[in-house]
Amino acid sequence: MTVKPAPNENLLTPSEVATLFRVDPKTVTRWAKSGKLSSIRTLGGHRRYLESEVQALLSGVPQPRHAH
Amino acid sequence: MTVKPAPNENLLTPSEVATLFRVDPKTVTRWAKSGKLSSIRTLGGHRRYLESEVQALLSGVPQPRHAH
DNA sequence: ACGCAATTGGGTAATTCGGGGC
DNA sequence: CGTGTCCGAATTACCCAATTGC
Repeated sequence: MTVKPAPNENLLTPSEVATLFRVDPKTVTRWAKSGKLSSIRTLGGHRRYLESEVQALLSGVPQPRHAH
Repeated sequence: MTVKPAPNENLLTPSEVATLFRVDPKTVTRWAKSGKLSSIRTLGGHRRYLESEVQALLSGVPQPRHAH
């Protein structure tokens, strides 16, 4: 059987991420804008976030960041 | 090597596309109506979408647009 | 021919976007 | 510097009944 790289990533809406972090959805948008959080865009421009990334951040797992 | 456009393309149903973008199937229909997403029609009027186009859009790759 | 999930269409709430200011 | 809030405009989600797919 083929080893599938799981192209199917669960996505979260801005409000869902905001609820998880207990912040305003606008704040989540700022995180995305500043590159702290990666995001997918709908064809209408609305953002969707990777559940795995959000979960990792919630778990306190440091995300890969640019060495500075 | 030549870049060959695949003649027979895998087709996705509205709900499948909706799941990939984390939106409502009706929203995908709206994208098709507005020309943001190309679609094939069944003989009964139901829409089918090109998997390659959907994947490209998910990847953030801008689709080739018709020059006018 | 029948059943059932999915899709279609319209209409109306709820979110989200972007910018600006505190 | 980061966050919450206000605003208008745009996008998306949920409601219905009828049609289509398999």
